[in-house]
Amino acid sequence: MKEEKNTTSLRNKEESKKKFLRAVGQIITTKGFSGLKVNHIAAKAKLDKKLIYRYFGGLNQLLDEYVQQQDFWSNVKGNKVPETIDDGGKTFVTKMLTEQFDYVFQNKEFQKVLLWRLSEERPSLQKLAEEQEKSGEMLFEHIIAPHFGELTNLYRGIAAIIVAGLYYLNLSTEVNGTIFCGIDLTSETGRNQIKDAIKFMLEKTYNEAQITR
Amino acid sequence: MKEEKNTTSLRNKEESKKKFLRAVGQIITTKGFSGLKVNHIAAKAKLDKKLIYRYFGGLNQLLDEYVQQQDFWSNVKGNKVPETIDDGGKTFVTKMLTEQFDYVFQNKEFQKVLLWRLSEERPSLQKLAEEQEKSGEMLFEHIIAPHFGELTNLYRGIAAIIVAGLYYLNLSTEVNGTIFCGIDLTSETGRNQIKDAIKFMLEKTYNEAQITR
DNA sequence: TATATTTGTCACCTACTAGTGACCTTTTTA
DNA sequence: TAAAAAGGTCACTAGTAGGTGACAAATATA
Repeated sequence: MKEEKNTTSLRNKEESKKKFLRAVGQIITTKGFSGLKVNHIAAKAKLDKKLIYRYFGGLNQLLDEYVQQQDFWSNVKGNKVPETIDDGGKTFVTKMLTEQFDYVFQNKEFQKVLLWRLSEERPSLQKLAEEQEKSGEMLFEHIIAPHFGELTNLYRGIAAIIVAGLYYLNLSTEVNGTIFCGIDLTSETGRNQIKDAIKFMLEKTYNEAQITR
Repeated sequence: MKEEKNTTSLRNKEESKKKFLRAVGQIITTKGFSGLKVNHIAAKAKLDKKLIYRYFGGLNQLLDEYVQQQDFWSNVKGNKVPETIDDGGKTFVTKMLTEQFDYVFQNKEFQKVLLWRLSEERPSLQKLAEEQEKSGEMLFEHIIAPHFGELTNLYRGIAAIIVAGLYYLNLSTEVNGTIFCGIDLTSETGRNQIKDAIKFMLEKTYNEAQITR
C-alpha cells in the first residue's frame, strides 16, 4: 500500500482519470453527447480504453463522474447573493437572469449538458436538475415569497418561462437557424432585445406585487 | 410503363414507402431520433432495408422526406386566424400560445422533432424552422406591428421567450425531472400556473401599448 | 403466352462499437 | 535486491451499424 500519491512520475492514476474526464468535456463540446464513445474518449485522452473500465468501472460510470464533477450552477446562481436585499430581489434577479442568458450563450459545454439532460435518462443528470431546483428554491423561499406573498405562484410561472426560454433560445442558436420570432440571437441587438424583454417582464411582475400589497 | 398505380396488390411501392415513413414516426416517438437506424426502421416497417435505398436513396433522404411531410405548424399557428382582429391580436395570441402549450405537451412526436432540431444539423430541419419563422412573421407584420408600432421589438422579445419557454418546459417534462422552478409541469395546477403567467405577460405587454399610444 | 420490369428477400461485406484476457513496464514495498 | 502491486498497451471477441450484389417472386407489357 502506498501512503503518498505519486504526482511526478509518468504513470499516475489520478492524472489519467483527469485526462479521461477532460476528454469527455472536449468531446461533448465539439460532437455532443452522441459522440461519447469509449474508443473516441480513449483516443482523445491518449490512453487505452481498458483504463476506463479499470478506473471508473465502465463508460456509464465515467460519464456519471463527469456530470457530478461539473459545477455550472455555482458559477451562475447564488455565486454572490448580496447580504442585504431590500427590493424583493428585483435588481438581483434581473441581473442574474440577463447574465445567465449570456453565460449560457458563450458556454458551449453547458449548452450540451442541457441538451443531454433533455435527451437521455440518466440518474446523474436527474440529480443535476434536482440540485438546480434546490438552489432555486432557496431564492424563492427566502427572497421572493416574503415579498410576493400570494403572488409567489405567479412569480414562479414567470421565472419558469424566462429561465426555460433563455435556455431554449441559446440552444436553438447553435443549429438549424439563428432567427427566432424574427430576432437574430447571435447579434448584439437581437440579444439585447431578449434582455429588454426579460427586464420588462420582471419589472411588471414586481409592479404587480406593489399594487397588491 | 404503367399508367395506373396498383393499390390492391400486395406488392406496392407507394404503400411500402408509407410504411417506412410511418415506422420513422413510430420510432422517433418512442426512442427519439437517435433510434433512427436503418435496420430498426426496416424491422418496424416489416420490409427489407434494401428498399430504403431503392425508394428513398438512403437513410438521410428517408428522414428528410419524413420531416417534409410533417405539418405541425398548420395545426397550431394560423389554423384559424379570425377575419376581424380589433384588439391587436390580444385574445388570439393569448389563446394560441396557451393552446400551443398543451398541444406540445400531448404531442410526443412533435416534442421529439423539436429536440431533433436542437441536436442535429439537417437541411430539412432547418427548412422546417424557416417555415415556422415565415408563418410567425405574417402575424407580426399584419397584426402586431400595426398595433404596437415602435414597441413591436419588445413584443418580439416577449413572444420569443414565451414560445421558447413553453417548448423547453414541455421537453424537460419528459426526462430527468418534471419539476421546474418548483412547478410540477405534469400536474393540472402546475400547468395552469404557466398559462396564468403567459396571460399575465401578454396582458402587461398589451397594456404597455395602450399607455404609449 | 413469352418477356421485361418492378417489388421484395437474403446473404454478405466492411466499418465501428463495447468490453476483456494476456502481457509488458514502471513503481512501490518488504 | 527481489517480489509484489499498480499503470499501461495490445490483440481479440462478439455484437451492431450502414450498405450492396445476387436472386426469387409478382406484376405489367408485348
